[in-house]
Amino acid sequence: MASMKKATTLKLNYEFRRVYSKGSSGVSPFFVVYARPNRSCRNRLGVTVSTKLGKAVVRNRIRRRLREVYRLAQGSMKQGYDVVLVGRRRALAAPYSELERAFRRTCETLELWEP
RNA sequence: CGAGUAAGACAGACAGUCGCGCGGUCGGGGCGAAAGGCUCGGUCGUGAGGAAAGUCCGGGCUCCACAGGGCAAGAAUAACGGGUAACGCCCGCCGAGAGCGAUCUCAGGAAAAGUGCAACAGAAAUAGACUGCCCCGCUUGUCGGGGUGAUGGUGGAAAGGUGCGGUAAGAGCGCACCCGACGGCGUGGAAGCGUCCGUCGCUGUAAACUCUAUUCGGAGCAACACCGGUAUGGGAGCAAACAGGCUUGCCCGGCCGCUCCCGGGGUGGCUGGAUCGCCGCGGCAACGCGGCGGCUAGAUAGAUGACUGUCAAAUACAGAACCCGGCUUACAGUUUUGCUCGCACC
RNA sequence: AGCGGGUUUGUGUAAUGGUAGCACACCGGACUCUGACUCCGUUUGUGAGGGUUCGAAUCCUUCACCCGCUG
Repeated sequence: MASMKKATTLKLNYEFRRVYSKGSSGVSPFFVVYARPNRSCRNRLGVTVSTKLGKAVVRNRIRRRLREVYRLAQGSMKQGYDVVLVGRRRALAAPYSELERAFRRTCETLELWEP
């Protein structure tokens, strides 16, 4: 199981911008997934939660749930990708199992899921 | 028991599995002469609030200016006394208002320094005279001169109020009671209060200008200090690695996205402080003094999450970003104490 | 994080503390065989709460929302 330390996260604006413009995307009611191959052998995650979704507490909660979904699913994903999760409002109140199922289905359409 | 009022407390807990920030410690890897720091993992400790929010006030801290303070301008505040580092905050008290009451609310100085404004209505808006009432004059009538503010209606406000006397009619013109202002006396630390005495009867508005008193230099941790000395750094737009440019003309090989703008990066500052808890003393209180004990976040794209179980239920408002003291606003539910009113019983 | 500005019918915009106005739009009517144009008329209102004042869009205050600036 890979860790969630700093080296495995996207930070800078140009990294996000590159994933948005060059990567492939998949949509679910709770979030949007962008993915793009990078040159390393491990995955990197970036999470975007816009100010439009709510105040600080709401944004923090959406971001933490999305990271938890990614963390638990990471072991069964293909490696070597930059992944960006964009939160949507319904990720706040949805049951956690729904989020997990939606993430798995979206990754399968993007061919990120390790068979 | 019900209704109310004031002051507080808590802000899900526990267990298990996985996971995150910071600090300590142990071990592995590799750099280095060493000191040291980098990376990976284990383990232990610790990890958001009563409002962390809004950014409405006041400070600390840092830099700039002045280094002697003052004036002007501008801004803020406003009964009185106290508390505080300071405040526009808090406490006490006075006055006014609301409530049966406990209690609550109030930008609550000066309108007799001056200026301004008061629409419409109304005769009249801070001063004159529509209808009335009364007197006088004669040309006797839709007349002229004078007195009056008691009457009518208007207005938020009409020249202290009520009654009696008085008068041609009237009027604080006089008297009694009441209301208010100022001065004296008494009382209180002061604002103030008073069945006392004297003088007087003055529209409202200063959250209109203004006057009086007091306070205020400016910017803000993205402040500031240190390290280091251009790494093809950061931002925006465009393009998409198959193209194009540079390296001597060509090939091989090597290097590089293009244009514009900016000047960057790291570390410290960073959390031990007008600190918190308990006890004692002083004070009506806010608060102060002393003793003992504790150290309870410090991130830098930004750490608290997920699942399961139990507790009746628990997703209330809401997330630290240099730090404090207040104010304001949001808030499910649980709970403590004092007091008031009503009903019943003893 | 620190600052600055704003909010008036559906839209754009006026208004000394004293009846909230104008243009376009909507709706209704007239004109027309019908529609457009044109003419006439009606409705729709000061972001929310509290205060000062006789009286508040305006003055004061507490909030909400929107826009902009620095980085």
